[in-house]
Amino acid sequence: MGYSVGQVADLAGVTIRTLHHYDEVGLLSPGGRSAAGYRIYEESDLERLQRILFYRELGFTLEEISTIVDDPRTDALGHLRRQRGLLAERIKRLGAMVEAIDYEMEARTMDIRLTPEERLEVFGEFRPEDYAEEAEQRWGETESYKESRRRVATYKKEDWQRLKAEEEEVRARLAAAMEEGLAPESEEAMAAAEAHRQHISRWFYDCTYEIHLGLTDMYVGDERFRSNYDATAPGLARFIREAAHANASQAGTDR
Amino acid sequence: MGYSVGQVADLAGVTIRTLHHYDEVGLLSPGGRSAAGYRIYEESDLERLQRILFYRELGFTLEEISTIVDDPRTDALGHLRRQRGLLAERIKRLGAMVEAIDYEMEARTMDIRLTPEERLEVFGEFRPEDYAEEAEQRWGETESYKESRRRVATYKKEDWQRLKAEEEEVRARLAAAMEEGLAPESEEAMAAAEAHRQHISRWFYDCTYEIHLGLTDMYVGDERFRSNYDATAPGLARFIREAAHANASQAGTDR
DNA sequence: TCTAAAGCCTTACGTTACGTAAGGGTCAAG
DNA sequence: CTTGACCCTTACGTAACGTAAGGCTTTAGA
Repeated sequence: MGYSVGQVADLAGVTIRTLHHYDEVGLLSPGGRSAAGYRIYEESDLERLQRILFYRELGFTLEEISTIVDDPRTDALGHLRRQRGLLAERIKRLGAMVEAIDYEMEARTMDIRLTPEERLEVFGEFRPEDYAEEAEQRWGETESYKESRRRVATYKKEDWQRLKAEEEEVRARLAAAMEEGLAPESEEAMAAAEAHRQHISRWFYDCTYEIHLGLTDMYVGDERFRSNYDATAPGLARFIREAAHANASQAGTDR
Repeated sequence: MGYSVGQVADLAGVTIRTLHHYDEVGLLSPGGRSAAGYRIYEESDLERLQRILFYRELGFTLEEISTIVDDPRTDALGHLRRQRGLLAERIKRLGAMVEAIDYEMEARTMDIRLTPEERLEVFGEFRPEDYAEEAEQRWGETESYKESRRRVATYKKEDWQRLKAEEEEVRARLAAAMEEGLAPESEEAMAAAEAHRQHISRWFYDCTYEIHLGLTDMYVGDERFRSNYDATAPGLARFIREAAHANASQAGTDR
């Protein structure tokens, strides 16, 4: 036999009031009532509820949801497919936001001031395409990030100074290697690139080799980052990038 | 000169009314007013707005947001770190939902009926840990999925029958290989595993090698899937899994 | 068998985060 | 100097529940 409101509420993680509301507006009416008027939900009701909650989580209004779940052209499999597609879009958007944050963190390290236009860009239009490929590489590290976040949880102003000092040190080390005429593939350059990667990991987030590649690619691709590095020494942005690539592929091969 | 409401609204992708509202409740009051009483937003206001929108997107109430953004203990970098952490959690949750969908799609192919409890589980408690590692592998394919979805957009009941027939064929092929005493690493077994992977890709979503590994791992790990396969031939679940692994590592090495 | 806690009912007003006019100034361009 | 685009405040409307209030029902235990 069926489920009571309270049971359904517990199962689905919603309040009783919510179920009452869905009944009121006709979005989800229980299959039957007991003699005393208690709502009795059947399996099919729960199936419907699951769909409702799914679409709700994705930000649809109840009105939209009712047209979606009542659409006779969409069967169970169709719903699953649609839901999967919507989730993919949503994840993509959040990935773009992570991107934007990483970007700003980096900009901050180097005293590059972002204009409000740039900072608000991610909210403006929905252009999921833009960040797609690059973002994809980075979502992988959301897991390990949490741990690294705990490590760097509590530093303030003086730490900020040390951060800056360390960044300049790393940068100087790379510049020195370049000005000595060393190749990006040289031991010194790769070691400096590795120091750079660890610098990011220590102060910001767990910077994997893959992320490091994306980051240094940006140093070259983004005008402002490039000019900032090239101000220290012309060609430095590209040098860092290549050293990072060499370092990553070495790390990739010798395990 | 600063920005007018309309300009800010356009930049941030919100309505003017929203900005008025934020002004009303004291969440975001523009830095100044013109002689005629027009709101004039400064850069710092836009920075604040960006934070507000960020936390809003993540589901905080305006009240919560005002305590978050006004917290004097949190500086700019602190916000970035926090935002990144929140995004990571959110992505993890969506990943769990994708997991649940894939799981149900698979169950459906094999006529395994899920109980409502199982189907609602993902909404019940927030246990992001559970799905974490496995989900992580799968998010990667959100990109390619969209394309594959277009391909398989419009099939119905008779297709469903063909799907079932094809699934049984693939399964029979694997069972045959196993009963002939062939190793999972044999050409035949790997070819059958590859056929299985392509079957999933054709009917459901773009099944990469990595996803295929996760899927076949589940065939062994999940009681109901395992017993379903083992009903065809004892040990088949494990055989499929190993053939899939062999197939994936071969595909990985010969490019 | 009685009772108290736990669960359910309906009715109804409150709340959040805006949407949607209405009525009326402001400003740059033609 | 007027017209269209933009801004103001005031105020009621709405969606999706939250939060009682007042009153039956059911069930575990004395």
